Amino acid sequence: MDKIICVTGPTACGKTRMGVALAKRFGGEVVSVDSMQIYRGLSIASAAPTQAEMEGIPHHMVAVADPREDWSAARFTQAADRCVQEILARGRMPVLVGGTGLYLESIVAGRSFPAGQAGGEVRRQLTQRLEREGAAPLYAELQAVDPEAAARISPNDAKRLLRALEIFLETGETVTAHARADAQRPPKYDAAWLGLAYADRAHMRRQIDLRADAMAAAGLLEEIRALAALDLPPGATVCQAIGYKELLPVLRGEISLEAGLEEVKLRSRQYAKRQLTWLRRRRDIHWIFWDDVPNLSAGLQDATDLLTVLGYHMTGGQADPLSNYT
RNA sequence: GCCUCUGUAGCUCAGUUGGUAGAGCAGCGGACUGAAAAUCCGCGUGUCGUUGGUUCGAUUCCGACCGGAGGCA
Repeated sequence: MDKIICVTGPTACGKTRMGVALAKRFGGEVVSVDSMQIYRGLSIASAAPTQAEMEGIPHHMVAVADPREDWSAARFTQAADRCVQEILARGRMPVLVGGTGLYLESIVAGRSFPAGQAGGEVRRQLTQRLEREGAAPLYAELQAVDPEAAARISPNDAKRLLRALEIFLETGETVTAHARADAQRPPKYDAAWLGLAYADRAHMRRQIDLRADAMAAAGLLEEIRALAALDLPPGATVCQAIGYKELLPVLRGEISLEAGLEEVKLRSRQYAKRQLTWLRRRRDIHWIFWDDVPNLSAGLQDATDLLTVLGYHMTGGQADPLSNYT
């Protein structure tokens, strides 16, 4: 099984820098695993690595999609896995860096997402039925067909309710059965998971706030203005990005930029909390906790020690003095 | 100075015709297998401004005081 490295954690915890540093030490290339960094024109809001931050390390899956497109977990996993395979073929180490837990897990597990084409007929009909009849009859169907899924999914969770029914209607197999089969299959890669986080929530909050201010200084509002001018299809995935939906009212003159930024900070905080909830259930993540602010040199040392123990080999890491990082 | 309104959960407020109180937001926890920066679920004891009085019993009624808003001089 091929070894790969995964660097994850909530937003604004130093993943980008850690990823580059590890890629340098272990002869790697970075694969961004982030549902928003793939879109062009969203680099400030999604905190995508800049040319300077990449430090010459090849990065994949960053700004490769048109913002008018809608990507999915399935499509992302497929494309990202192709990058991983290519990196391995070059004899290099894939370093997966990102905070989208579902995507990261799916790549490592080699997950196959069941069923049909995006925007398929079945989905369309289900959506229509939901609008007309409400969730109750659809939920009753799910209960009949896949009681386990129904027990897990709230009737109010329209996305999951629809998807569960869609999978069954298109494949004849329930989500539950599919997920179970998936879980029994061994993972595709031998991944070393590194999680970066703050020991204290207050410190995380401060870094999130600081970064939002930095984004604003870097031209966040202009970036969103340009995106909004693109005439995005209604419900486009980029519109879900933190930064976009919060700053739209600013562009319309409804609220001040300060108020919009406060909203960005709030939503980022809540997002970070959800990321932590997702990540915490994985027992195989090696966490590195920051006392106050990210301390890359110390963290890199910990990470390197750990990876060495796990059988990862440095390649020219000696030519990469720690003094470059603080 | 006088009059009116107001002071209830971190914030905005509801409420109790007198039997010690509840929503939204925030916060915290959780779920998550083709929208995932999305979606959904769970968790509400707080000197009901302070202090006297009436009452079996007051956050609720009355008085005084303190803070806030407005009005009249």
